[in-house]
Amino acid sequence: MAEYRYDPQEIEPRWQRVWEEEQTWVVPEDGPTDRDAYVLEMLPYPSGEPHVGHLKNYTIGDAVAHFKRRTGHRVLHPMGYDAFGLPAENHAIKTGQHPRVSTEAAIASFQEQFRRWGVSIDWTRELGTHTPEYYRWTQWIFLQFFERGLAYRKEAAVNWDPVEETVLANEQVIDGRGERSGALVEIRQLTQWFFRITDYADQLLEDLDTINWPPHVKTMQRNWIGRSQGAEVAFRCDDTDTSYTVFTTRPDTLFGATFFVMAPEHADVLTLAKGTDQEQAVADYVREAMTGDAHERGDDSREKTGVFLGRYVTNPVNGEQLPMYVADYVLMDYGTGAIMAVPAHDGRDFDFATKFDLPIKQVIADPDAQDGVATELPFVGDGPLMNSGAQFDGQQNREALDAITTWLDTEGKGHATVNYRLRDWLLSRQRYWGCPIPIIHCPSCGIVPVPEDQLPVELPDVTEYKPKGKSPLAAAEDWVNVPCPNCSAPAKRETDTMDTFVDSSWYFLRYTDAQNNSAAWDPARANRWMPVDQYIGGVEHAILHLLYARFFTKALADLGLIKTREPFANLFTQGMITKDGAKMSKSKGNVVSPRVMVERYGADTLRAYVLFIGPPDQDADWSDEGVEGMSRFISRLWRTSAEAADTLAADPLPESPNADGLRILRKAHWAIDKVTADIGERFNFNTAIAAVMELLNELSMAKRGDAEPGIIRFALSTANSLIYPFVPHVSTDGYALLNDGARLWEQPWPQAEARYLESDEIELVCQVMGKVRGRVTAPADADDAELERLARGEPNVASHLDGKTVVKVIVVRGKLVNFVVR
RNA sequence: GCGGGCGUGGUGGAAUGGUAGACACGCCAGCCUUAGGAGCUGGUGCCCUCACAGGCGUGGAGGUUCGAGUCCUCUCGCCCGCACCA
Repeated sequence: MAEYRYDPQEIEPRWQRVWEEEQTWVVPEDGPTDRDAYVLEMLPYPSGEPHVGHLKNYTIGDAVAHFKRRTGHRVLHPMGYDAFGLPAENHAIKTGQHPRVSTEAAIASFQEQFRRWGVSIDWTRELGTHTPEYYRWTQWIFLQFFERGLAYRKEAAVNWDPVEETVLANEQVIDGRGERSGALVEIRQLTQWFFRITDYADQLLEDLDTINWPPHVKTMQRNWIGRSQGAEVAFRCDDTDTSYTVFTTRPDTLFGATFFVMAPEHADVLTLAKGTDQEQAVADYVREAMTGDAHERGDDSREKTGVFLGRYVTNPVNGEQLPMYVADYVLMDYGTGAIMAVPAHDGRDFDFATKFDLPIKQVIADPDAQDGVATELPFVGDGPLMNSGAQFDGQQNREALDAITTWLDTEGKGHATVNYRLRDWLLSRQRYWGCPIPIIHCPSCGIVPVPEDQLPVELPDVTEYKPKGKSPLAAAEDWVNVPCPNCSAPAKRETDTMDTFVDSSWYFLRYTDAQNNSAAWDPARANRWMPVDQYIGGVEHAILHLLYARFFTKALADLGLIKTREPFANLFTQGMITKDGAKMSKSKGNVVSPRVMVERYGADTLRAYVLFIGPPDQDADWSDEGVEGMSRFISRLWRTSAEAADTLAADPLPESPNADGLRILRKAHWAIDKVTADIGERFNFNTAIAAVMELLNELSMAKRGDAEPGIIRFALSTANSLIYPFVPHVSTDGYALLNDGARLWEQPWPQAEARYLESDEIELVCQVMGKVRGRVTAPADADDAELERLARGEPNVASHLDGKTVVKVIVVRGKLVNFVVR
C-alpha cells in the first residue's frame, strides 16, 4: 500500500489544466436549448481573500452544476464580482489607495482561489459590477426606470448614517443603526432618488407562491412587505375646516375612539396648534421629537409622551368630539401619520390614555366575562360589539368590521384600503465608489437624463474620498460641469452614486449575454436561460438582495425586456460555518483560511469536508480533526483505486457473481440509488458522502473476500463516479486509472439497477409489545403467515410469548413482526 | 409582542410512523513500524453483567397508535427575523 501515495498537489492542477485548456465548462449559446440549466451562487463582494463561507457556497453550487451536467443538462455556471461598495472606499479614505486598486487586487485573489478549488465556472462570462462595460447598463436600466416613473426624486425624511456620511435604505437600518457602521441613524429631510418598489408590493407578495424558496425566506419577505387590510376613515376638524384621514385595521372599534393622535412630523401639527394656548407646548414637543434618537423613539416599552393640540375632531360614526394630540408613538411613514386612538382595545392607546387620563370606552364585549365587561383592559380579543349604536351592537366584531366599512363607504366617510410596511427603495448614496446616477441637473430644464449614446457616465478619478455631507464626486468639477443635453446651458451632473444593491439586482441577466456591447442583453439569450434554476447563497440576503432582484425582474418584464417575472425559481440558503461556536472574525482570531487549508490538504478534501460537516442549510462548527478525517477518506479512496487499477485484472462484470461479489454489487447499486436521491431530490450532501464511505468500507481488503476483480473495479469506479460532484479532481483521477483513462466528467450519471436493490433474504425484526426481542433471516417473498411462524420460532421471542396470550399480530412485509400480548 | 426554526451519545450528525445513534470525529485495545500527526484490525449511548438475558434512553409532561425522535396538546430552553406598523 505504501507505494500508493495520494498527492492532491499533483493531481488537482493536472486536471485543472485539462479543463482549462479544453474550456470544458464553457457553455456555448448555439446548439439545442432543451435540457438547459442555470445554476448560480450569489456573486461575492471581493475583499481580501475568500473565506470558508465562500468555499461552502461555491462548493454547493459546483456540486449541483456537476450533477446536472452528468444527468444530461447543459449548465450555465458563471462567476462575477459585486465590486462597488463601502469597505473598499473606507480603505481608500484611510490609505489614499484608489478603491479600484484594492478591489481588483481582491478580485485577483478570488479568481486564483476559485481556480485552485476547481470550481467549474464558465469564465468567458465573468463580470465585475465596477467596470464601465457593466455599469453602463446599470445606468441604462436606471434610465428605463426613470422614463417609466419607476425611478424618481423626492424630498423625504431619510436615514442618515453619520459615520458613513451617507443615506441608507430602510432595509440597511438594523435596530436603528447603520448596517455596516453600527452608528445610530439620524433622520434627515433630504431630496433623494427612489425606486418605486411599492408599486410592486402586491406582486412581490403574491408571486412568492410561484417559486420554490425556503418557507422562512418567504415569510421574511411577506413580513417585510407587511400588507395590512383595513380602512381609511376621515375625521373632520370643524375649527380649521379640514379633514384628516386615518388608516385602521380595526374599523370595528371606531365607536371606541376617544382621542386622535398625529405624528410629530405631520405637516399640519403646528398649524393646528396655532392660535391655541397649546401653541408653544406643541412647538417645543415637535422640536424635541424631531431631534431625538430614532431608535429610542422606537422602543415600545418607553413611557408614552405627547401634547394636546388644543383642537378636536369629530368621530364620523357617532359625532363625538375627540381631542387631538401630537405624540411620537405615531409614525409619519406608516399609514397617514395620524391615528384614531381606541384605548380599550389597543395597548399603545391604552398606555397613552392612562398617562393623560383620557376616557376609555369598551366597544367589544369579552365573551368570557359576565355582561361582556372585560376584567382587564386593553381587551384585544374578539367578541360581539357593544356601545356601538343600535345598528351594530350585538354583531360579532369581525363581521361588523366589514359592515362598518361598507356603511362608511355609503356615507362617504371612508373606504376599505390596503397599507404596506414596504417603503420605496432609496438608492442615492453620497459616496464615491459606486455607479454614477446618469442624470444632469439643468437650471432651466430641470432633471435631464443623460442621453443613451453618452453612456456610460464614467466614474471620474478623485483624490479625496472622504465624504463631507455630500458625494466626493462634487469635488470633481471638470466632471460635474457639463452642458445641458437639452438646451446646452451650463448644467451639473448628479453627484450621488447608486446603492450597490442596484448593481446586483440584474447581474444574473448579464451572465446570459455578458459580452454584449450593444445591449444589456439579447432578450433571446436572457429568455433562454432565465429564470435561474438553482440559486444558492446566504440567508442574510433574505430581504435586501432577494427582494430587490425580484423587483428588478418584474419591472424589466413590464418594460418588455425579459419574459420571466421571477429571477430565481429555486433558492437554497446555506448555513454559516462558525469556529468554536462563534462567527469567524479577525478580531476574535478564529478565522480559518481556506488558502492555508487547501495548501495542506488539497481542494477536494476541503470541499468534501464543508459538505460533510452537516446539512448544508444549517450552521456548522469548523473542526480541524474533522478535516483530518476527510483527508483520510479521500486519500484511502484514491489509494484503493490506484492499487486496484494496478493489481486487479480488468475483467468485465461476471455473469453470475459469487456471494461476496453479489454483496458488493448490491452495495454499489444501493449507493447509486442513495446518492442520486440525496443530491437530486434534496441537498443531503452529507449523507451522500456517507453512502460513498460505506461503499468504500465494503471494499477494504478485509471485507472484499472472494469478490471478482471486475466487481471490485466496478464498485470502485462507482464510488469515484458518485463522489465526483463534490471532489472532481481525485475522483476523475481514480476513475481514469481504473478505466483506461476514461474521462469521468463525460460519463453519464450511473443508474441503479432494480434487481440489485433487492435481496432475496431480509432480516426480520421480531417485536413483542413493540420491543425488539430478536432478529431472524427470512425469505424476501415470505407471506404474513410464514413471517409470523419464523418470528415465533426465534428463541428469545418464544420466551417472551411464553405464558402470555397473543391478542394481535402486526406483520409488516419485508420488515417486522410485532406480537401484542396480554 | 408577532412570525420562523431548532433541542438525539463525549462531539458533528443519521433515521418514508416500523431495528434510535448510519457515516465521521474523539477515545480505548491490538497489529505493523527504528519512529510517527502514517497505515491496518476490533471496540465504543447509559446502567447491570464474565457472558447471555435484562433495564433505561431523542429537553420536560401528557395524548393518539400494535408501535412515536417522527403525529397532536401543553411546557421549558436556545437561535433567527420583524417590531410603538395603528
